[in-house]
Amino acid sequence: MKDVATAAGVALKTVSRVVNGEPGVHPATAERVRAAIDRLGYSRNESARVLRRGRTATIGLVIEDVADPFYAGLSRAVEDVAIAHDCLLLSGSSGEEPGRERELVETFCARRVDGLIVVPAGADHGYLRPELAAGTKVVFADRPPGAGLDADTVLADNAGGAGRAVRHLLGQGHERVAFVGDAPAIYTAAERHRGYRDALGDRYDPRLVAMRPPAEEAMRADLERMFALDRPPTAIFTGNGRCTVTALRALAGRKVALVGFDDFELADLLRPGVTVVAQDPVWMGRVAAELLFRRLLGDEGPPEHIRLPVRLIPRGSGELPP
Amino acid sequence: MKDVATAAGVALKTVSRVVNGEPGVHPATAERVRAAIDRLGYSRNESARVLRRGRTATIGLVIEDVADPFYAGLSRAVEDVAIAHDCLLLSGSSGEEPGRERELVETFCARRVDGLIVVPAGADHGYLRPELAAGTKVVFADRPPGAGLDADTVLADNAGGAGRAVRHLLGQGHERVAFVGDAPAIYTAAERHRGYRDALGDRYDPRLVAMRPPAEEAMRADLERMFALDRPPTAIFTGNGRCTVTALRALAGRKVALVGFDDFELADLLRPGVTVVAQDPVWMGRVAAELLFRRLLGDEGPPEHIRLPVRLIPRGSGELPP
DNA sequence: ACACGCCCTGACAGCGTTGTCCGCCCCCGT
DNA sequence: ACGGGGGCGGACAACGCTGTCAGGGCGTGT
Repeated sequence: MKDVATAAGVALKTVSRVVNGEPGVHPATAERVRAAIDRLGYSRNESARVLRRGRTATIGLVIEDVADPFYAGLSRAVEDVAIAHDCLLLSGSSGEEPGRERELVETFCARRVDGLIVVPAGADHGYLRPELAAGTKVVFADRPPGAGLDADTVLADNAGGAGRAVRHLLGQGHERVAFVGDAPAIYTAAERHRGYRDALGDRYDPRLVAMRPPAEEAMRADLERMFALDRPPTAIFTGNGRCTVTALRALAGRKVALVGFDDFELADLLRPGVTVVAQDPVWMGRVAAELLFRRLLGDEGPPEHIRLPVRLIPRGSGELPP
Repeated sequence: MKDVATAAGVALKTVSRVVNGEPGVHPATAERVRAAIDRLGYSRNESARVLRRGRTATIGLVIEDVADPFYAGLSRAVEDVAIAHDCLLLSGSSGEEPGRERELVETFCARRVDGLIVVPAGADHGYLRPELAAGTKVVFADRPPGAGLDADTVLADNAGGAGRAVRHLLGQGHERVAFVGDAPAIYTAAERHRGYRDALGDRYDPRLVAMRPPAEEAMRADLERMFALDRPPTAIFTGNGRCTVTALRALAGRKVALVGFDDFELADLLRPGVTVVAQDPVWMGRVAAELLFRRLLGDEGPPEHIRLPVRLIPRGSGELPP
């Protein structure tokens, strides 16, 4: 910038004014400055600007895995909202490891992101207190923060959606509905299991429940065990997109009704089409990001807890008779 | 940091030394400093550090759309390599708009990213020359930069893979193989078309070619037009994952052989399974990122042009007879 | 006991920008 | 012709950190 000033024969500050479109610069001077900028290929150093102004115009996003379609959609939505607010996005995948989540959050904070959107992997977010106290705004998406922290959250109606799925299957005459979900330590998995159990009432049978990270072999074994029971399941409710896909592979054509939580591409092209309880990752991302920017713009209201509805999409697999 | 120094009763510089693990600090002093840091919840301001040191430990990634599984996979791979080098990732989606691509690149450069990985949307990258001259390292992935810029590139064997797909279909006895690809302005679409044409030789018939952004209705019309020909196609080669999925919908069960470029989840669960020419987005991301970090670590060799092989995965749809 | 050297600590400048404040010049009104 | 005010341009400090260099205290060798 100093070079530009010299080249244009003006003071440093005048260049700064031109670059920032501040008023009070003679058009001819401004033109001369712009010419010098072009000639020298100058571009403002944002780091210095950030240091001086205190705002980074950057938000951080911590998700579980960008490669997962659900988080990819959420990611894109957050990015779009950020761009609309002239903000850049630093993102990182926690890979479901609490340590990694914390590292990412702390690194983002050290870079002084203006705000954070976090899909928690861990259950303890006490480490965030100093940051929150320092004014960093944080919105939790998809899962709430660990106990004791009352912060903005945007969640899907997990238990409600699970109940909806189970009642849909019961409505088709199924008496034995299994649940195949992710590890119970994961909030969404636990919530969906709760919704499942509540909807079943006294028809709930723990032998029809399998909860673990979705891997084909393990799931196949779980399913075999269930099908070997006296009264085997005639329908399955799967707890998330990955579980649904893994279950479809593990079932290998076995005739059984199925409703999955999470929509996924091609669900309509399979035969039968896969009935799902769909949540909208793009919507979730947008809502979380918009809430964050409201906070950044000064909204100091009490923490909000937004619950996004889900919807059942019948496509065939959930309408198979017992 | 000043506060920490005051609290610990030491000089600013000593705190700096402790924070950076520099030698030459008495253990007891270091301990006192660390205690003060904890007490005050201090975390180093990276912006100031960057300003002083000139390295941001951040790389930028410009892709077409994070929500596309191909780029999501690439994205995750780049992120993993970046993390391994203690770097953070700024990412943005160009949405196939050259203007947006340029904006993102320039914004990233203004933030002084150490390096960039770009999936070009535009055809002219002259605007990058000043940045390259300023020492920013850039690696192009998936598509090469516009003419006249010789830079590091990591591409898939697009034409080769397309030829492979077409020869596979010809080998099954098909004489009339259609091509349904994305807009010809997109490098990968053009290359795959080239591979398709070359493999067909004098069997090439422009009436069997449809190239445009994949949308179900338009594609259905294109296909209908082809099927209404005297000698309709008995096989289709689709130019990318999106085209494959759209074509599967548009075909609506019509019995025709199909090979798609790009693998996608559930391709094996459809009936028939979808034969694809698979490229590996994770591999591409990793290779591009590793090349970038080699450059950042001082490798000044001539630009590299890496071409990743693809592989044909037969699953049924490409083995249907004419 | 003295000088020398080592280990630790601290003062200071400067990275590139922006906010504040000051001063110049010119135009206008009286 | 002179004074005032507005429109421009410029000097300076500060943002938080790190690299350089200098200094102080203590142990060691002679």
